[in-house]
Amino acid sequence: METRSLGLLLHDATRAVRKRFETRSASFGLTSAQWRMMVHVCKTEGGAPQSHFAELLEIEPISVSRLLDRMEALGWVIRQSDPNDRRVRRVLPTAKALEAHKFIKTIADDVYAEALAGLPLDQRKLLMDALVTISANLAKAESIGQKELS
Amino acid sequence: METRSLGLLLHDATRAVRKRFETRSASFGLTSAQWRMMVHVCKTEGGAPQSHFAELLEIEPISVSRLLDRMEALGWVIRQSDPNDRRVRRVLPTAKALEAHKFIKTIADDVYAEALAGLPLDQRKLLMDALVTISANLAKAESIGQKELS
DNA sequence: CTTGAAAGGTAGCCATGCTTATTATATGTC
DNA sequence: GACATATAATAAGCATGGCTACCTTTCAAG
Repeated sequence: METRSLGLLLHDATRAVRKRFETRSASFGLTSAQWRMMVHVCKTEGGAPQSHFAELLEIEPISVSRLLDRMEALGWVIRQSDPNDRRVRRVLPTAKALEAHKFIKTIADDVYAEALAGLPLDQRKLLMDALVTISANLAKAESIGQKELS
Repeated sequence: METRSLGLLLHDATRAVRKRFETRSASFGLTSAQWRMMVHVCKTEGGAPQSHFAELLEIEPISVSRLLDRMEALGWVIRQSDPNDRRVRRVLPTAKALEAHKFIKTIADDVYAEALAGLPLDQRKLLMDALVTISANLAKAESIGQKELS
């Protein structure tokens, strides 16, 4: 009996969480990428440059730019130029975003509770730790590969 | 101290595995979606209709169609019409694909070993089981939501 | 002060995968 | 046999996110 590979299991579980979240939050019309962005934008008082969110979300600056284009068009964020550094466009949540944020957090917690149903607390902790280990192991492996090029 | 949420941890670990695989298999020029497809195509003797792979990969038929467009252009698969059912286009691996398949499997195993380094066997099993549980829990939750519409 | 590197942001192009809609073929029911 | 239904594949259009290339602005070294 062949077990499904780690890659497929991760892929499936991630997609299931994303899909479930999008179903539950359909009334807000948010995608999961927009939701991840919104969580960070709502946390930063006074706004932050787009590059800040690229680091937090670990995606490329251009992806942040495009994501914020759509979110600005949908009224979730505003972008204003920074008087101290004219390269920067500071990102701020709208009132609509701050309002929705409370509900979205509740939905996210619900989805995680649904996902982890039947798993004892100690196994939940082992799962989270294992996921962190995987990310760390592979990040290290990738960075070593970088060094070999020099 | 706030722990990162389950959704983010899954998202990160999945992306790390995908990225690492694409780095390691760069010489083949395969994306991880193409690799998943190729594994299944190489397993099916005598070929199979595209719809078969849509079920296996749990993606929409249209996504299979586009994916195979690119893989056919790159010489990984061929599609031939089925004499028994003229709606069907049977998908077959090329010799190049069968050859690469052996190496790709080794790379995948390597990546999984890298990812799970430092995790004892019992924790690996708990991780895999937990991922299956998550997918199953959320699939059940989604299907219940469907029923409520009737 | 000038010059060159670094940083913030964007444009074009591509891969993946979704939703909705369309075409062609098969198949079951009357 | 005729018609409704189901199935296989594709098309159009969108969101996400990657890569390379580019422009503007800042900042540090000389």
